[in-house]
Amino acid sequence: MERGPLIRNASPMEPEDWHLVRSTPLFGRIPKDVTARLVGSSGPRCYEKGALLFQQGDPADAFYVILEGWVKIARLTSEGGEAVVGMFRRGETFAEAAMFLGGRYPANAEVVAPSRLLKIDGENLRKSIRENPDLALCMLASASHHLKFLVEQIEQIKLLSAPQRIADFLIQQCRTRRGSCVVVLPYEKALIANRLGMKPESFSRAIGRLRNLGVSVDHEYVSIADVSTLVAFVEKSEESERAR
Amino acid sequence: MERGPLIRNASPMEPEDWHLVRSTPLFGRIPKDVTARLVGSSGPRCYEKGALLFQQGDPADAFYVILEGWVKIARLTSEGGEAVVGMFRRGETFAEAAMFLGGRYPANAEVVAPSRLLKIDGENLRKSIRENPDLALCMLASASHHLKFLVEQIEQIKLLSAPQRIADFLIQQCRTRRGSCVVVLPYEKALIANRLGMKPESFSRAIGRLRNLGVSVDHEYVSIADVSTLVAFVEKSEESERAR
DNA sequence: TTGGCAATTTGATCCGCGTCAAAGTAGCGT
DNA sequence: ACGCTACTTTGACGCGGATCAAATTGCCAA
Repeated sequence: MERGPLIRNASPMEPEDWHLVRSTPLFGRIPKDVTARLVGSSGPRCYEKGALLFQQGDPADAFYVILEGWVKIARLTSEGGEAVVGMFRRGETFAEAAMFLGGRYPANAEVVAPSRLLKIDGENLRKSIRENPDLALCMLASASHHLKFLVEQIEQIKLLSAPQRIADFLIQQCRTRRGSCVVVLPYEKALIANRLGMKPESFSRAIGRLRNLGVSVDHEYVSIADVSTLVAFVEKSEESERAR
Repeated sequence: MERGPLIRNASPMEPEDWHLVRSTPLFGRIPKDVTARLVGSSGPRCYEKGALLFQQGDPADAFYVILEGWVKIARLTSEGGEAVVGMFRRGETFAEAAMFLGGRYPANAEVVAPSRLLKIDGENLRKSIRENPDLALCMLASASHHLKFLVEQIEQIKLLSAPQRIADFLIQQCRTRRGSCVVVLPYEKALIANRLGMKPESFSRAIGRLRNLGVSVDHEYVSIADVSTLVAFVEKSEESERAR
């Protein structure tokens, strides 16, 4: 079913893999033996950058847990336009919602960094839910999480300027909400740009305009003089004048 | 808990109400007695336009079925900006996913037309899920449905122009995909505009530019000469020149 | 080191949409 | 019919981000 090149099959689950799986909202409160049954016989698989996990229109018969790497979810239009709908990383699950539609994936999934993924079979899962309904409650919580994320993303695109969206993104990357901080951009700038709903050129210019808010960029390292300045900048659109 | 003015409380469930409830994806495949238990003792309630069902940040302890009317889901920012995130109508359910966030609603819910709503208690629901796991599968499917919708909305805002978004909206309103058609705008134009991520002025101008694609507007009635023309217009952004 | 390639930056220009303002309209109660 | 109000439309104008193009940088392999 996989289309992309596959580096290695069926490596065994390491202890830290189990730990990671149990840290996801989906499996966090599920008994370990149930989780093990869901993962099933097929272990994690390795993929290299560029691998396509599924394409929009494919039957949605599984979802994934990322043990390592990055996966991009995007929709393609007939003219070749692409809209990145989500970026998922180590410790996150994706496509679990699509699976329950009983139908087809609404978007493409592409590996954008060397990754190790766990594939969870849908039929298997449905059977397990009938045996352990609490599993369903955890999964519902997970779906809600994504829903909230999407709602926030819509809000962002609709009412924040490009520099504000970048500032918001940076804030999310660093743990703290005040003081200085250096964040490492998690993936290519063009990808971040797309995810924030803008072109790479606009991203470059916009992050440049954050300089007088104490943001300086050196390749993938972004140092922030005071995170609270950025927070204030995102909150109040009037302050956007300061960035000019 | 309701903030808005309430016209009438606890009217009885009519037979057609039951039919409507059972037509929702959530309750469609659920045994009738389970549904009845969920609906519980509290019957439908009537609300008038402007009533607030809940606000973002409120504890999410219930979701709703719309028996009649329209409900707007929107996020507010600190400066008073508003982003409409969803519009729900007769026969639809909303906030069922948010309920599982383990806490709070991520957005506001406002009645925008005289409505009759069924409120489903969250605690009650969780209990029922444990008894009937198939209910969970239905809810997961339903949540997924909303997720897909939001994903599509993000795509729309990101890569469609204002006239294209309106065209897409009109296509969704009429059943057919080709031939002529007259659609009745379901609610105020300003609301549609917000839902499509634009200002009322832009909506007015943009729908005007669809005239040479065979779209004419008379108050809330929009007649479309050939729906397939609009479909083509949304598909190919190159054709946007034709609308100028 | 050199050449080539991909990612990023910078510059110039264009156009869509937002903003502000004003002029229609329809609906509605008096 | 009148005037009030809310909604919609139209106009003028400016800004933000897209687009096209070219320069720059970093990276890797020959």
